[in-house]
Amino acid sequence: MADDWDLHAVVRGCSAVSSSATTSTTTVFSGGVSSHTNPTFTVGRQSNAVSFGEIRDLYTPFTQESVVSSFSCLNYPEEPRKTKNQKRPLSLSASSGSVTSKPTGSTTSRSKRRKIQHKKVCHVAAEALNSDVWAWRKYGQKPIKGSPYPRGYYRCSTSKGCLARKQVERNRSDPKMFIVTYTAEHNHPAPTHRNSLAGSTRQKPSDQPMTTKSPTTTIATYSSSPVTSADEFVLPVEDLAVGEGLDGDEDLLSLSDTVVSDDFFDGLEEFAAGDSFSGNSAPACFDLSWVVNSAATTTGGI
DNA sequence: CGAGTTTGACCCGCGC
DNA sequence: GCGCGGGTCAAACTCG
Repeated sequence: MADDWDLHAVVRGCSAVSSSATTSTTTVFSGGVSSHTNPTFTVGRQSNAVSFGEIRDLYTPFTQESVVSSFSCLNYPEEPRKTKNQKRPLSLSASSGSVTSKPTGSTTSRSKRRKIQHKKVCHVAAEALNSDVWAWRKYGQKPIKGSPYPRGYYRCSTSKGCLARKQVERNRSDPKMFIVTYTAEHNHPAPTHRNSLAGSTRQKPSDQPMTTKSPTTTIATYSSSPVTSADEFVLPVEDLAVGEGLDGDEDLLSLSDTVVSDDFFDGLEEFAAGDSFSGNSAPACFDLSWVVNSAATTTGGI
């Protein structure tokens, strides 16, 4: 690999992200702006709860056009993926449609995948990438033509049948920013605790032979993420500056920057509707607890 | 031993 | 029809 910075850690981050995380999101749904906007749930309110505002900030972007700054996510139309051939059974060529099911369990097939995918593209700051309640498992990485940075491919490992996928690519024009593309949605609730699959990501020694880390800049690692090969997520110190001092509340901030399921949003909306932010009656439905818990789990390991 | 990462190969959509 | 480029798979490897 030409590049060294590794994406996976980026994806699965764990902590952090300060509210200052710069993220830009623009949501477009099938050529239109998604209507999934919840005015109530916008920035503005200074949450009472500790770092709640930050939490909100983190999630808000996904609720679409939130105000929060510049988090831009684009949704592309999608259709159910067709199943075509699944794995290249090395044996039978892709000729006939004799396909069997993919081992991965996903009904998705590679065919047409490119065309019909529902994607959500988000530009997030490196710091923002650190938060994610979902567990992502990297299944590939490829150098992208025209980009000095490789693109990492991740799929949700929380649930085996989950089709959620994520692609992380560093913004070529702004290395500090990452382009995260989400595909499909989680078909399961966000983990209250990171399951074994999620939290067992090992950490590789920084001198891992395979990955060559950025040679030039001083790099620091998001060691706060035991969950993933955090050390792979090397960032220039400057980037980390933001995360400095996060140790204290990183647990609380460990939120997901990934696509949040509708259920989740529903919960949020209810939550917001109840003016919960300003109040203190956090409805049980909105499992903020899992957010926190997962965060703790994430950062604290299993 | 289980789970995640790495990495090369394979497959397919798309543009020419 | 061909080639390119992107997305996915799975074997091999690493780590706890």
